Amino acid sequence: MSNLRVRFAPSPTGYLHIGGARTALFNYLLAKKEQGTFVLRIEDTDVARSTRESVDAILQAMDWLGLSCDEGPFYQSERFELYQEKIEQLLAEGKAYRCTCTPEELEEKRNRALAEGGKPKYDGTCRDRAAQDADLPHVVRFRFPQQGETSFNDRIKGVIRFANDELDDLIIRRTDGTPTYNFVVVVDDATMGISLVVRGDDHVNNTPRQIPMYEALGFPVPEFAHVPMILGADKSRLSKRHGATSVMAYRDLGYLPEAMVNYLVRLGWSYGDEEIFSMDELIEKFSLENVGKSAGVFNPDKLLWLNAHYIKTGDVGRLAGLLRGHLLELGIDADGGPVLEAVVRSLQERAQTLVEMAEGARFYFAGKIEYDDKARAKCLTADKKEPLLEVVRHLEAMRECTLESVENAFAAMMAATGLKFGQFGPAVRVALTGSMSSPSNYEMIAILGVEESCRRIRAAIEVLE
RNA sequence: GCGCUCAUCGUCUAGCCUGGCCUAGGACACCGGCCUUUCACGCCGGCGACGGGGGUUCGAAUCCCCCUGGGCGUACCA
Repeated sequence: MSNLRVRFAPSPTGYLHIGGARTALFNYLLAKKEQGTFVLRIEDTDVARSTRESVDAILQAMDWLGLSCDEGPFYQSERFELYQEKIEQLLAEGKAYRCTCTPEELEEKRNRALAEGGKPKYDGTCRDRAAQDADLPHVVRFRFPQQGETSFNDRIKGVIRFANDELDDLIIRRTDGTPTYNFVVVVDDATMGISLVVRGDDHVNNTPRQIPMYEALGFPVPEFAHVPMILGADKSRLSKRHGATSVMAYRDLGYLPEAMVNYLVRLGWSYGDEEIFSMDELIEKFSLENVGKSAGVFNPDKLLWLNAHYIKTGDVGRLAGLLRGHLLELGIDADGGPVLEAVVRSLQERAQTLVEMAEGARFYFAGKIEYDDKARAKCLTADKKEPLLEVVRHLEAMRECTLESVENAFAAMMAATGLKFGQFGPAVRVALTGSMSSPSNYEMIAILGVEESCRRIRAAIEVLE
């Protein structure tokens, strides 16, 4: 075990999205690589917006991606006592103060400052007033240093400095008594012993507000690594209108978790020219040094390509299990049909997602083939009757039905009759599947079996035009 | 507005720190060809970028400055 302690701290106000998943992944990889500890913390201080469903969705998504935590999940909503204690401590030490300005007054001051070209920060009305009556409605503000500067050496972005007079005394406890994000994140990261905070770029600006609080509380300041944002195709922040942003939506779309992990890690990180990484390789090769500084655009095409790669190379048994679920979604019960593993093998190289595979597998389980109009008109013509009957004859003469025996049967038929593939092949394909594109005839027949294959061919003969 | 930050093919990126090996490499997408019993897979090839302007230097994608553009923040959200 090393001393490295990292954490992923999502707020449960929705599903785990692409950006959050990547942050979680980076943290996970770092922890595994250094044999450190990966802590999961649920940031639910905003009681109104946090939901149990979101927590479950996030946990489920992390589980799907294989990002197991070593500690947690911890819930901030269960730690209010600790936060209260720390706030009282700051109050007692004069490092925080009660403020009775109303939201309306603040809003008004902000607007005025902005209109006059000034900074919309808190003007410090209550800062220097004598201690405010604790019985009056009030918030608690952290007394932020107004001189000097706050800086930190970001592990990804390098040194970042802020002039302290840019920041104001932020609210750490609301009127309703609940603590706010910027404060609890400090208390939690400190008390949970987090040594490296890896989080989204959007928190860079929060960092200089948090550092003085670590110091005021007497905590050591952790290291920070801010990972760049993920943008949509138009370079604006990734959102629903750019397509699915929920990680779990991709599972339902037929994506494999390893494809998602592989895609996510390469968005912002690279390792020479390598594109394909297993989780184990990532644990070995991932490092913050190779994380880029600039925001990246989410590219669904590349994710799709990776998914196709993992489907092509995936374990057939596992894929069959997953395919079963997707077939069910299409109303197809795989039981009683052809061996699913064989079905997967025949479709592995032609499906980019499991949903595509399920759709491509439809014909295997169809009782009655629905012919594509064009395919039927082109391939199921009257002159195919004799060739198709020959096919049936030769297939039924086989002793066993394997890929090899089917191939031999066709070879024998062609030798005996002089028929060329074009005279029966396309027709067989349409008879078997209803369409002009499919796995190879031989393979399909081997999978469907002689009886079913011949039944389909005979049915096609009935409808020749 | 102000603050922080980023900037290589359409996209993800290598190269940048330690200038010359860069007529800028790889991947996705796209286009063409090959393979082929269809569709795919695969293979081969093509298209395609250092945002602009100033410097520094014998030499800059690489160093410096300015401009422009993008992102983030500026909440009693996280």
